[in-house]
Amino acid sequence: MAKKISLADVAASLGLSKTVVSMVKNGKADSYGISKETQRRVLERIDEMNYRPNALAQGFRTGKTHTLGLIVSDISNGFYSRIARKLEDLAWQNGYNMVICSTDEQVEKEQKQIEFLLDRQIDGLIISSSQADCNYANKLMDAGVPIVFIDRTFPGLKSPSVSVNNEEGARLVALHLMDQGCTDFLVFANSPVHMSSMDQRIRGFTNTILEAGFCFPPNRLVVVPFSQVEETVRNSLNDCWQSGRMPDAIFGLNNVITAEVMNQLKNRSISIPEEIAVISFDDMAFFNLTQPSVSAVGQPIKQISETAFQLLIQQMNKHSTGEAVHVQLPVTLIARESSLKKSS
Amino acid sequence: MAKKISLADVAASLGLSKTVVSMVKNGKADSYGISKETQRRVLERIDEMNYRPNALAQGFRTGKTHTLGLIVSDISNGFYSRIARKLEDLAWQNGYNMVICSTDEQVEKEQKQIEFLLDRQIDGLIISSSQADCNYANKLMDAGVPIVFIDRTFPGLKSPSVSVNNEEGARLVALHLMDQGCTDFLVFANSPVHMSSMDQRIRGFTNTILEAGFCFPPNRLVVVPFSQVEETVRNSLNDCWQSGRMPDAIFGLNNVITAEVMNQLKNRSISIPEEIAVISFDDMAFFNLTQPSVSAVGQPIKQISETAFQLLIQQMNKHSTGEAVHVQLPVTLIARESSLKKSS
DNA sequence: TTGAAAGCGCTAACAG
DNA sequence: CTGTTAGCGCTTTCAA
Repeated sequence: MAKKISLADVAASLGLSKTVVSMVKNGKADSYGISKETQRRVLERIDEMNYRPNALAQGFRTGKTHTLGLIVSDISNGFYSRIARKLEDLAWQNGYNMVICSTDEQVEKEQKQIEFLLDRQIDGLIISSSQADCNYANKLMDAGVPIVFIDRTFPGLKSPSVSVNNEEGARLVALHLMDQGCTDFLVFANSPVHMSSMDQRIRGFTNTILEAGFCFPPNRLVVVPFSQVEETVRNSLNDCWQSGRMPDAIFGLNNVITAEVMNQLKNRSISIPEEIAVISFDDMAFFNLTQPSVSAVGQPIKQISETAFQLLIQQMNKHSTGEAVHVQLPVTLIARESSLKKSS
Repeated sequence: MAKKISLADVAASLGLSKTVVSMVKNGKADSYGISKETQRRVLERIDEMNYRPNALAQGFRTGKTHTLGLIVSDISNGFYSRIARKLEDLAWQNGYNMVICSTDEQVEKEQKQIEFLLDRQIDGLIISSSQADCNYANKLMDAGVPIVFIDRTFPGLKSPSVSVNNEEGARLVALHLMDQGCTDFLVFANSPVHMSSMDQRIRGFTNTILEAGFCFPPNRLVVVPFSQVEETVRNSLNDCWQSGRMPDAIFGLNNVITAEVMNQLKNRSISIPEEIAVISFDDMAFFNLTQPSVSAVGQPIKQISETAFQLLIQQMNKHSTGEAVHVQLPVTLIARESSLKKSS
């Protein structure tokens, strides 16, 4: 590797001190009263020598790395990859890089990743956490780590969070399905169900149908382990089949699960929505391409990302973080073919 | 922020020198002959004080950051997000973090991102580059940056690369479509077409049909700008319609474009494959869920990622990089409903 | 078996 | 207007 040029090299080649070069480079020349002529010479030489500051040394010295961390359960999940993309754009526009980590919903892995990132002195962290409560989260907050929680939040959380109105979204789904004449519901949640997103979706849905006088026995809520989506959905449908009680509506609590449900119903030649209506939390572009197209609760990806980024920047700027803001964004029900039993 | 504990703090609290603590921490205690007793005390205290080394300082000192860079055109594209996920896993298993950047196929942005990453002293780089030739790439190689090119490669490239047999994949598509009785082909490539992936797919396809005696006028190759997929596809289909010459087969050269083609044909109520057969380069899970299901050339994501990672590690270990390896992995044609005109 | 000290490249008081 | 200097936290040579 061709020896890297350091600030000292530039300074030496000009017969100036590192200070001057540093100041010029960082745009502080004027405020320190460096002569225009010197500035010009320095800038010119920096260019000539193709000098690039060592960001590591800079970060080491200043404590700022201009790097942000993003932790999600799975970056290959379309929902998170779209959020990641939005955040990455915002970060880039603001001179930041983004380190992305996938947890597979494993609490331990998540903690290790957080520590790993903190060791690297990242300036801030955006996280979709799988933790069971806010203890660990609040420890981070107390330690002064700028952090924003997305997608999932916790009661008692001291850090800001951005999530959507899961309960309302699930309520809309319940109302919609009942409106379509459905009476026997099967819900697939992804584990761990202690996550606020899941918990709220489950509650919003069950409360609504219970209030309407329908029953919802425990075995109608299937918890799908992160890495066993296919098996779990298959077994569950088999169970229903064997017990002679297929549902007339299935609610998939995230896009991956719903896609798998569609896949398996298709394999079994079960007609959707006639025999079973299907609806998803999380909308995906391809839900519009399937046959039938898949109804879904859409989340405002752009807003989620922008809000989270803004909240993070705020925290990074002023150390004094007062009351934590908990933003809850609205969702929209997109009724497509998979849930429309009646031609309305 | 509670004051961070440094190595010096640990050393001081034990009345030992930083040297000893450092050695123990890094597992070099035995080879330096530190007594077992001291080792125990140090380890214990490190734990007690909850000491975490500052990775920035470490990296600054050693030149190793244990961070890798990944540059792709768009992390929210399922193809790249799956590769990213695989690479991230491999990185994590080996004690590395991964910084991900999206270029939107913009050469300038790509170069800036590379420089940004190099400034940060990343240990290695995996890149799906949009460059027109290998000049810039080889400069990096000459500068000693461990780097592996994926997805796209260049003639004359000095760095290792991992790509797939695009030409063969496209040839299979051509043969398949002709076998289905198609005679009038429309190809959507994404720009810039100088990219090896696009170039090879185009060549593989056109050569095969030309050899078979079909013609392929220039206007049957539509170049789709990265950020104008929808408009371009729409306009192109409109043109065909108006000129009274709709194709009987469409080949989408990546998954995003093909999805959009499916979407628009569906909107126009054109029957697939009867009126127009559709096939894609890049397979996606949801291609199996659409109606009709979408035929595609599948790429071995896992192998691509693993090979690239391995090649990168190799480079990072031994500075002497001899001949560059150019791995070309096989692809498979997955014929689904969208391209099967004959019931075979 | 352990310690002292130099130095990675940079920034920021402080001095002139 | 510009230079000197100290030091961020860590590793590593050399010395004891």
